[in-house]
Amino acid sequence: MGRADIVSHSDDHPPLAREELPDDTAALARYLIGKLVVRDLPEGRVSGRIVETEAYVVGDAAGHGFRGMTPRNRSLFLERGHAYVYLAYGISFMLNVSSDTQGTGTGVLIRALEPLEGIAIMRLNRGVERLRDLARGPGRLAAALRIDRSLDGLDLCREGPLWLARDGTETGAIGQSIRIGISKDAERLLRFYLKASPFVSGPGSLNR
DNA sequence: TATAAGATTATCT
DNA sequence: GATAATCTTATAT
Repeated sequence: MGRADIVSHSDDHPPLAREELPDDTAALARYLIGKLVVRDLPEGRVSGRIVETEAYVVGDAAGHGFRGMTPRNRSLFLERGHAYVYLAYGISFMLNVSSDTQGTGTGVLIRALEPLEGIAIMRLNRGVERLRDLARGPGRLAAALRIDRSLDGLDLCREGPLWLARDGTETGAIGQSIRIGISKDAERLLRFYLKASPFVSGPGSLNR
């Protein structure tokens, strides 16, 4: 309490400007490593540092936009910096950032966060205690931040219920690998992760 | 209308 | 390491 009640919300984490987001989808996926995802909930603010992403690019058979726009994936075709949220395996919501120009069905999947603010809220949302398990994995981070389809299409370059922001700290070395959990176009090196982070899911993470 | 696949996770051995 | 859970979506019939 105390300080958190005094600090102005709007000045804490100014949103990333759309103009600073790289046009190229793979470049955006790399750029987002070390940035913040901020979620405002009725109980308070939840945020985390992005430590793992995947790019789904033009001509990518693994991408949801590959076969054109559908009712589910239409947000992928928005101008870069918008949320595309979908339900995977009937279980887990996935948070993506739309990329490239309007009309291009590409985006970046946010795969893992290092929890920063609102960790008590994340624990309640997830039903687990272990810090490392709160947001390690795309479905887990969506649950921790209570992200669902109601946020689909949201502009992440504006402060609101969910947005992207800069972090003051330095970003460490970034690793690159094949993507996780796909079968088509599986050989492309479009996964990016913070090498030094124990909050990365899959290969590359520490303390496994 | 039917069917198979899916950008996952939790739980088991 | 293997598998069940769970349900929406896309595609075919």
